[in-house]
Amino acid sequence: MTKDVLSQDPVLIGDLDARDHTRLRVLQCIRAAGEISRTDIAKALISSPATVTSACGALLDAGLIAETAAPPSEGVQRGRPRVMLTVNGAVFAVAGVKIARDAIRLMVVGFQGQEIGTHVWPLLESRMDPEALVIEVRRALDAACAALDLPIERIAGLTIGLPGFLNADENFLHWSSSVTQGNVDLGPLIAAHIPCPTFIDNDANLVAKAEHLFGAGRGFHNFLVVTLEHGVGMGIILNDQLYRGERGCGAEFGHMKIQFEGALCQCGQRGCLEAYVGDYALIRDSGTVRGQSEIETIADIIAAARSGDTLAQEVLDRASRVLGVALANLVNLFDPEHIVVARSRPKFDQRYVDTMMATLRRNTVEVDAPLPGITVRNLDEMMWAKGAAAHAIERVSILKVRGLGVADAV
Amino acid sequence: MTKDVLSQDPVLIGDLDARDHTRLRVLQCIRAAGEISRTDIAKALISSPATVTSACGALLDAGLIAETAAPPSEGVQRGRPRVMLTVNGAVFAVAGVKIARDAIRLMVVGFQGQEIGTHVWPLLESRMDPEALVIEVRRALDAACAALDLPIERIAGLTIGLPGFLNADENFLHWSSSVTQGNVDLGPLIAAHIPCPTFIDNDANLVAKAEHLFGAGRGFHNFLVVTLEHGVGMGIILNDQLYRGERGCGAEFGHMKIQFEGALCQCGQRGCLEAYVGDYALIRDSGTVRGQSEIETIADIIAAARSGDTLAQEVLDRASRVLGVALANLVNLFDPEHIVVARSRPKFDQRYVDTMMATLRRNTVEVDAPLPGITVRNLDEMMWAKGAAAHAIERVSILKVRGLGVADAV
DNA sequence: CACAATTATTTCAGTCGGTAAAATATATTT
DNA sequence: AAATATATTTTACCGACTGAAATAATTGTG
Repeated sequence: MTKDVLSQDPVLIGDLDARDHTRLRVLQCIRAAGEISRTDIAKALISSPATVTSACGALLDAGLIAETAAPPSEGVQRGRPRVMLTVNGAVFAVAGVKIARDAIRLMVVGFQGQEIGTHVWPLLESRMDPEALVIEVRRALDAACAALDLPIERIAGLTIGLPGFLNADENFLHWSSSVTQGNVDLGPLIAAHIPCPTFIDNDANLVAKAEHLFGAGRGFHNFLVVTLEHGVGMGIILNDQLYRGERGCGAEFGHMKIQFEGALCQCGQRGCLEAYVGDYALIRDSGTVRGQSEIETIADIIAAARSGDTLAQEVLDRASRVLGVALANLVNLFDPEHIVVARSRPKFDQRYVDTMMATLRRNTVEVDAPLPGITVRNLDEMMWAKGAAAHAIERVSILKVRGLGVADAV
Repeated sequence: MTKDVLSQDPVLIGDLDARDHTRLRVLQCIRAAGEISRTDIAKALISSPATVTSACGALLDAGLIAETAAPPSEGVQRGRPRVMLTVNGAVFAVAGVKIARDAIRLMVVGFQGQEIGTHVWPLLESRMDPEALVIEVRRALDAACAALDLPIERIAGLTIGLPGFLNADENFLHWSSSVTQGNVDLGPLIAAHIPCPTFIDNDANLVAKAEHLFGAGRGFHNFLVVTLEHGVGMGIILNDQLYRGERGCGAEFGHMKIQFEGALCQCGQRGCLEAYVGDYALIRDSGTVRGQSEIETIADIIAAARSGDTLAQEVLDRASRVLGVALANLVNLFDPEHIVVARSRPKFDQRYVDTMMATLRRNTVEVDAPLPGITVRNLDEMMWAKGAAAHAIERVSILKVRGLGVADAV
C-alpha cells in the first residue's frame, strides 16, 4: 500500500538463521506492505524475481502467507495482473504485554499484525515478586483469551514489556520498578507458567519498536523515542535495530544530568532530567511554590496554568525549556533522523511544545542540514502493548521461518 | 600473536563489494594478527580452511600478502608446520594526515600497518580557504616523502582528518574550524592536487578508529573515545563501526549541556561542557579569580595547583567533577563497554582523575554489572595521524581487494 | 631408516543461494 | 486474432562455502 513502507530495510535479527534470512526478509516485507506482489517484493528487497518466487513458494507451502484473490485495480492495467500476497493473519496470534503500575495491558494481534483485541488486567500491587508477576501475566493472558474467545493454544508467542534493566536475549531481569526482587532469571518461571515462547524487553524499547514499525518512526534508520510518563525513558534505534547497550542499561535519558549538582532525583542523584520534568517533579515544584493544598496531579497543574495561574505556567514553562535542552543534547550526540516524544500523560498546551522546540533549536549545534524532525504525540496506553506485540511477531516469525525449504520437494 | 586480536570482528565496510568480502576479511585478519597461519585464520573467522586457502590464493597472486619463511617455533611441534602469512607491507604505503591549528601532522605507514615515518608541516595560518588547505596537504605530503626518501607514487591512499562536520562518504565538508569557507565539495580540489585516492573524516572519529585498532579500545564492540584538546570531541564506535549520525554532525560531546542556562561557550550557547572543561574555560576561570596577570596556559594552572595554589586547584577540581558528570551521561545513554578519555594537553595529576571517576560513579545509574572501563591516557599528537592512516589502509584495502579472483586461472 | 602419528593445507565433489535469460501466463489494446 | 505489455516461473549456470578425502611436511619410534 504505502510505498515508503516498502523501501524500509527489513529487520534482520541474526539469531541462528543461515539461509532462512531471505524468507524472513520476504515475510517481513509482505507484512510491512500489507499486500504486495512478488514483483514489488523483488524491487523492495533489491533482489531478483526468481529468488522471491522461491522464497514465496516455501512460505506458501508452510501456510504463512497466502495469495489474495482480488488484484487491486488501480485504473486500467495491461499485462498479466499481479498476484497479491498477504501474511496469513489467521495462522497464529501473538500477544504483547505491558506491565504498568496499576494494570497489565495486553494486546493480541494476528500474524499479519492486525489487532485482534486488547485487555486490561488490573493489578492490586504495583510491585510483586517475580513469580507472582509471571502468574499475573498468565492470568491476564487467560482472561484476554476468554474475553476474545480465543483458545490459548492459538497464542504462538508473547512479549512482556516492563520498565527497568534486563537482558532481553536471556530473559534475565536485573532490576525493575515493578518487581520486588532483582537479578532473576525469568526463564524458568516463564517456562513453568506460560505455555508459549515468551520474550521480555524494556518497555521504552518496545515503544520505540512500535513507533518504528507503525508510528512516526516508520522508514527511519536512526531515530529515538523519548517517553514522558511518571519517569522519562528512551528507546534508541540505530541502523534499523534496537540499540541496547552493553549491559542492557543504556538509554537512561531520564537520568541524564542537565544541571550540575542540581535538583535531587528519585534515584538519589542530582540534576537528573527526571527531577525537572517528571510528573513528581512538577508536582513538587508547584507544591513548593504555593503550599501543598490544591495541586495534586499533573492535570491540576495544566488546568491551573490554562486558567491563568502564572506560577503553574512558570512550572510548565521551565520544564519545557529543560526538556528542550535535554533533547538538544540528544541531537548533538546522536544526530538522529527523527525523534518522537511520546507522552502518556494529559496533553500540554501547544505553547509548551513551542517553548521546548525553541529551546531545542537554540541549543543545537548549527549545521546547514536541517534539524531532525521532532514529533510530539500523545501515547495511547496500548501503544506499549502494541510494541510488545510487534516484538513478539518478529520473534515468532523467526521461529516459524527457521528450517523451511527442507520439505519442499515432497 | 595476540589471541584477542584474532577474535576481534573484522571491519566490514559494505561499499560495493559482493564476494570480495571474504578476501577483505582475511586480509584484515592477517593484518590484525601480524603473522598467522591459514588454519588459524579459519578459526578466527569461523570459516572453513578450504575457503581460507582460496582467499589466500587470490591475495597471494595479487601480491598483497606473502608467506613468511620461518614458522614460529614454539617448542617442539609435531605434524606439518604451519605456513605463516603476513601482509606484504612493502607493496603500498598510505598516509594519514591530521590538520591541527599549528601544523599538519602526517604519518606514513606500510600496507601492513607498520609505521614508516612521520612528518610535521608547520602552518602559518590556523584557518585557510579549502584549496589552500588541500595544497598545503599536498606540500606536506611531498615534504614527508622527500624526508622519508619515498617516491610519492608509492602512496596508495591518504586520509585527511580535520575537526568539524563533514560527509566522509562524499568528501563534502560542511564546516570546519580549520577552513574559512563552509559547504565545500573537496572532491574536485583533491582530484586536482593530490595524486592518490584521498578520504576525509572527522578527527575525533579517526582517534576512535586508532584506539579501536591499536589502542585501549581493541576488542571492544561498543566504545567511546573522548578527546580533550582545545575543545572536547568524541568518536562513537557501535557494533565495531564508526557511528556518524545522520547528517555527519553527531558526537558533539563538547556541546552537551551540563548546566541549564550555564556558562557561555565559544559556540554561543550556554552550559556546554566545553565551557567548563575546555582549555580556554580553565584559563578564563583562573583569570577571573585572580586577574589576568600570571595564568596564561593550562600548564601554568597545573603548575600553580601543584605548588599549592588553592584557587588553581579549585578550578581543576571543578573541571574534573563536571567532566565526571558528563561522562556519566554518556554511560547512562550509551552503556558502552569502554570509554577512552584521551587528552593531548599536559598531564593532570592523578588526583583530578580520581575526582572525575568518583563523580562519574556517583552519577551513574546503578546496576549490578560493573561500570564500563575508563581509560584515561595522554594522547600522542601523532595518534590523530595514525588514526587517519588506519582509515586510509582500510579504504585502500577495499580498493585493492575489489575484483580479485577473476584473473585466477591464467 | 622405514613407518606411524600428527598437523597443515589443498583438492574434490557437492550443496545452496542467487541471478539472468528464456519461457510461460494472463491481461489489454488494436 | 495479433500485437503488446506485464507478472511469474523455469532453466541453466555461477560462485561462495563446506565436508571429506587426499596430499604435504614434519616429529617420534622401533
